[in-house]
Amino acid sequence: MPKVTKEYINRKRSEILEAAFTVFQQKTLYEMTMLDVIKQAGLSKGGIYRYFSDIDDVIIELINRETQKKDYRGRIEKIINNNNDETVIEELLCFLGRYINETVDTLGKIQFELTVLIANHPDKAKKISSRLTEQENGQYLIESLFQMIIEGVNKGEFKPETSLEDIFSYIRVYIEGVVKVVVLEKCYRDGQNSIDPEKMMMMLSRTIIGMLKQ
Amino acid sequence: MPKVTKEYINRKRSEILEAAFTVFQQKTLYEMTMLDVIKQAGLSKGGIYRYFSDIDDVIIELINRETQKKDYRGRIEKIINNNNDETVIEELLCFLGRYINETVDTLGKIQFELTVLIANHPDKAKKISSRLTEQENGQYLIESLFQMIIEGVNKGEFKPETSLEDIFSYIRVYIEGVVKVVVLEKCYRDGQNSIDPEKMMMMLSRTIIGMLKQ
Amino acid sequence: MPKVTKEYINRKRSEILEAAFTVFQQKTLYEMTMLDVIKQAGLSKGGIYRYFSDIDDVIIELINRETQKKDYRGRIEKIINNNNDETVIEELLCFLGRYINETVDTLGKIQFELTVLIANHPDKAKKISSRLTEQENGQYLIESLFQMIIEGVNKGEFKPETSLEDIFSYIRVYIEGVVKVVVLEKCYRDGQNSIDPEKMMMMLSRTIIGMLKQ
Amino acid sequence: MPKVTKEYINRKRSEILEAAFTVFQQKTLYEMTMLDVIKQAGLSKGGIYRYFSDIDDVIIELINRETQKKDYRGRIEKIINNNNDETVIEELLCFLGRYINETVDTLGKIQFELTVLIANHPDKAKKISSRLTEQENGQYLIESLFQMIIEGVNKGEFKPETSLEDIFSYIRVYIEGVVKVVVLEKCYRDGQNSIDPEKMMMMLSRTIIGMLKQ
DNA sequence: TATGAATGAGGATTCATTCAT
DNA sequence: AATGAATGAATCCTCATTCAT
Repeated sequence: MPKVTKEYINRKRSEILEAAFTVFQQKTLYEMTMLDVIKQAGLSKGGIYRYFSDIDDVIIELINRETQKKDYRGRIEKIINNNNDETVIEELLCFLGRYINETVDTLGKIQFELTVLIANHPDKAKKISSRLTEQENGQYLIESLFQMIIEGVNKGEFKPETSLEDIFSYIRVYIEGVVKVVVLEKCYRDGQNSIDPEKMMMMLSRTIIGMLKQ
Repeated sequence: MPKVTKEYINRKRSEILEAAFTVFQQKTLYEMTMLDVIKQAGLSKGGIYRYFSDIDDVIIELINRETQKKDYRGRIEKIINNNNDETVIEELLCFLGRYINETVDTLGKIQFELTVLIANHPDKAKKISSRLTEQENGQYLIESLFQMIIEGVNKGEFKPETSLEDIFSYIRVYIEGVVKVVVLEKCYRDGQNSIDPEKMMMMLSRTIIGMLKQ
Repeated sequence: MPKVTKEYINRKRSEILEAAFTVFQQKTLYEMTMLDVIKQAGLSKGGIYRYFSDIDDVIIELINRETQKKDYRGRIEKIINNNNDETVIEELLCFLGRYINETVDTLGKIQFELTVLIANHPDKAKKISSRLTEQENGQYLIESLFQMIIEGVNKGEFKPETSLEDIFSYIRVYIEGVVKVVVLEKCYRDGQNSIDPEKMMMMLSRTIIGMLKQ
Repeated sequence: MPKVTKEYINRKRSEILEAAFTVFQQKTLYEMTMLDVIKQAGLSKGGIYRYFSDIDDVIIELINRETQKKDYRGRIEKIINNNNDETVIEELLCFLGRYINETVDTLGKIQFELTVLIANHPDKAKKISSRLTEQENGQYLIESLFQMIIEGVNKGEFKPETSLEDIFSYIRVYIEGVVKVVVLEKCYRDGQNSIDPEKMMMMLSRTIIGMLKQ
């Protein structure tokens, strides 16, 4: 029988991830080194390798943990259920704005830097993506939103002139832009908040409804 | 080799930048090392230091060169002069779409990674920014666009209900999003072109005109 | 290797210093490089940095070690206690002669080259000086000698016509000369011993006593 | 026929040596690099090699030039001729004191650093020594002094109890000490003149006469 | 299991010297 | 004769990772 319980291992992994998170607040994902984590965690140099095979492993788990931490799925579903097709778009995007605002330091920064990391290491990309356990709430929200719109169209409530595909692209692109700008402003520059994600999302909401309602 | 013409030096620098560019196509700006460039350029280890003092120097010149290569300023001005306030927005954004499409591989990737580089190294940021000679065409176009809109408002042709500040933020955010998504798709993934920047810009154009014209 | 005893570390450091010493016998203090020591010690390139942060660190410890190795302080004090004012000068200087003779290869060479190193690098000078733990025996002896002379004068046993300051300068200068000449002969030339430091010190002794006794 | 006159070559060499001298005032002999001299002289990198084969060559010529510049030989001879055996020792050493004082910045520094240079590179030692054209005045003075003493002994004016060999060693050692201390104080430290070479030589003079006269 | 010593690859940079022009 | 570009050896240093204990 193993001397060390599953519990022990999990606790240890958790401690290491906590340390990794601290490092992440001072460095970018792709600048983080094993040594950084080791030092922060107060581990021995070789010790970490029993829990994580390399820095990517640490990063993946870090992302998974942070993603799981904030589970807004319930709230998203509540919004969807409590609104009709007309107001749900506004409510969802408004919620997304708040969500971005709240999680920019963690998920926003992660998403942004993960993009960079993946972008430059196609080999790592697969490895990483395949091991992300949870869909990020934002992604979930967007998927839901798209679903709502499709249903609205099917029900005849929306009669967009533009193709849905293009509208979806529009939404995606805009949201990517908001996240990028907010991350840059909040995480890297000196906190000069020139952009309010909630307001930005409200504006998007109006545009989209305009597109759908004609 | 003896006294050598200015031309020779320039050619050599140019060759090195060419090599650096090749490296840049396989790595990020912040992953590029002197050694990468040396190897790619087929130089001796010490040789490069006659032309560039360090990797930042290489990067700066690389950016400047790529920026200068594509000078669309004349065309931007032509668009501005040949259009009335109504059509200029559409024309400019349409042109921006084409511009993004044409320059993602270089300027897009550079802009994207430079953001990251600067974001994470405030010390380098100053050094680099201060030596960038040209304003990037996209920035120039956007500034011009904003100027046109302000003039349109002053002339009473546009009567936006939303504040100009918010509209500008909307535009900026959207464009950032387009660039980001296109860069990711074209530069890092396997060329699956799901998004057409020109079409995306056309959509933005319609939205903006809607906001301004009420 | 795992957790290792303090002893192991000390032994390792000691081995490295031993290697550094071997290098020192073939090079000057200021010509010694990390690589020299690494090669001589049979270490891997990165390995040495666990024990010494840079070459200065090595040099400092080397000096401290060599200085501590030869602790004649007890013998110096015995000489002082077992002699009257008259004979102590002769005994001390005679001992200094022997001391110089015995330690030229190490302390003499070190002292000589340290002088050069410090003289030319005021920045390093502070760093190094501040970490030298022991006063070199020779310095200690000289200080003691001066003290004896001062006491002899106070007790009225010595009545020098020349000022003490000048006599001390005379002694200092002469000893510097002896060290220099002996170091040059023993360490750098092919061992042609034309000068015997003991005899030279005996001569100094007679001169000094002459100056003091009038 | 050569396009370039002997004169031209000499002038050029002279200019280079002038530059080397400037460098020497800021660095030690053994720290001087070809590049230092090249930069100071405003030469092209390869150009210097037509005039000097390497840095040692430069150094040797620099020393020769500086040695020749100060030719006190005449004055030394005048002292010898104008004094009897008794006063000549005092006069010569007194003059040596002044000489050291005057030339410490150049010849003193050179002598000191040459010692170090030679000391550590026995291979260079021969090469250098064999090419020094002039005996340095100090050496000449000392040789003359020894000659005077020998003659004085032969004439029966001096009756030393100590062997001449030892007395000569004593003198040599003392003078080496004075030069060393003065160079260190004047050239490397902040000019705190605690030692006056003339006074130190006067003291030596008295000692020596004491040894010879009994 | 844990430790941390050891390894060695990788990157930056400087400088003496050669040699084509 | 002069130039200065090119070379490559030498040095310093950091880090991920392995593995003996």
